[in-house]
Amino acid sequence: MANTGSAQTGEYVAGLEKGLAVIEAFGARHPRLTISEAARLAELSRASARRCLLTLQKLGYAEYDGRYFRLTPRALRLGYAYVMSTPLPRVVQPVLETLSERTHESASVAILDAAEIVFIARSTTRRSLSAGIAVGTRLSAYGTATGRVLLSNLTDAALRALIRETAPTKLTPKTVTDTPSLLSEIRNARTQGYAISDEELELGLRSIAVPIRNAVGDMVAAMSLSVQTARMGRAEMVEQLLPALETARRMISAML
Amino acid sequence: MANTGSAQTGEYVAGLEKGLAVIEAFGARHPRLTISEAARLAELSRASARRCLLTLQKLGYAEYDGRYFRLTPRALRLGYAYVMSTPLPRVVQPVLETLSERTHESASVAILDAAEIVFIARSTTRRSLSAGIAVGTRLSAYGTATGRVLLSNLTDAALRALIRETAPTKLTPKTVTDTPSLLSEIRNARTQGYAISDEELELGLRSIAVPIRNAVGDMVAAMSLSVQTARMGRAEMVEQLLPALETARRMISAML
DNA sequence: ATAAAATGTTCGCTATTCGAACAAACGCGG
DNA sequence: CCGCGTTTGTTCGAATAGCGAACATTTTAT
Repeated sequence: MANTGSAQTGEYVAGLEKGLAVIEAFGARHPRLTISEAARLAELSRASARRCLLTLQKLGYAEYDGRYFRLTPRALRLGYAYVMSTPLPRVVQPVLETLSERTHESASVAILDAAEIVFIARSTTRRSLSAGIAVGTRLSAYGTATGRVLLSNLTDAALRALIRETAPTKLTPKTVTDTPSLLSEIRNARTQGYAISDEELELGLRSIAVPIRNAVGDMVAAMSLSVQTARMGRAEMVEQLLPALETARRMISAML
Repeated sequence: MANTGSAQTGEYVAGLEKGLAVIEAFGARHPRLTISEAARLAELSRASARRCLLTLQKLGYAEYDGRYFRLTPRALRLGYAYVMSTPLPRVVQPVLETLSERTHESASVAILDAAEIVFIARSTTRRSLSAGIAVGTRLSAYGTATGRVLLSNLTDAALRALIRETAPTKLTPKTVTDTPSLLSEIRNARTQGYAISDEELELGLRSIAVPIRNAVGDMVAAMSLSVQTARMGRAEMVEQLLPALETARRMISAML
């Protein structure tokens, strides 16, 4: 088989690549997979997919009922190997709770993974909008305040490539999707230090986000507050919520 | 190399096993790893560990600074392949928020992974104890109410084996660690449908948990409320919080 | 500065993993 | 219900990916 991953022979494990592709084939649309389905989604031969699935089953990451494979909770260890190796979720959680309680709005922290943001911590109050967003939820970066902040950390060249690959579509009639406007929004985030998404993700939802930086100044996450548009205007949100976010992010940066 | 995982040849991918062992070697104690450290923790040769780490780097799951490897946010996809393939976190989050707000206590849902519980959803109020527990946090099952509920789903034989392997130690002076007492607590959870941990995980912390079952009656998670011992006695907790938990778990079961 | 220990890298060899071919199961039309 | 085509799952001879012992390099200790 062709050596797909390394310029030099002997520095790559093709079976690992295939197995990880099979794991990633599982998801909301595919909570369970047959051998053929896994092969198709992971772009492997059925024989390869079968060996990977049987290996995952032997190791306890998947279970098999004779036809379908499902991932088991042990698979959480793989994702949480990352989470556990960074202090961020534990550090930010209490700060988010304070922030959410004080502002009476939903507070979140997310990181960038390719063209998506992934929520790693969240706090809501009873009156605030949960919107079914839980830790682990992924959203396209381009339509969210958080995503724009995170994307502002990329070079323009990387941004252009990502936008091209993503081919943004309108999530609401207000979603900005054309490249020059998106680049402009992201550049604004870069210069003013915060970003806003105004009903671009969901009608009635307005968000503001700021970057979270570590001790050496690298952006490691973004933190946001979200409000219902009926409760707060855009200017008010900047005036009232941005200071709270900046206080919170200073607390967090001090702990990283 | 010995075929370690399958009775028949040709049904196992040793490289996948090794790569997953390397991923799991990362964690709170090991946020970054050298080739030798990864080899030692994953019980592999340095050459094997090196190939796995380079493969993870090529695929975007890890980064390398010339000496140390670190996992990247892409590794989250592996854990969330499981989370995304089960609706539980999204379903329970709003219910937990209501439960937490109504009872003024911390509410959590966790699942069992071997001898540990993993928190998959959580809600706290300002007045409640956060205790640094975020989604993804793992605790030994034996010392927690949630763990006892989840363990009650195992057979006595499986329980004995697990307790033997775990070799429970006292987390506080009140932690139950001897096997007959532990088995008794877990059997109580089985018969009465709830479990309590009374300052066994942490002095000053008292918890009560109930099982969450799916439509066919299989236990899929456990949900708990935690209080400060100064605020509520054990009997009061059963009287006041158990009904709220049972209402919440019926709501959840109706959605699964 | 030197030696020992630890860590990282190489490459000949062989056992693992490949996928084409075959076997088994399923679905559909008559 | 049967036959045929399609889809899915399994096998095994062959090719090569991945192995680890040996070596190279770096780090640590004296």
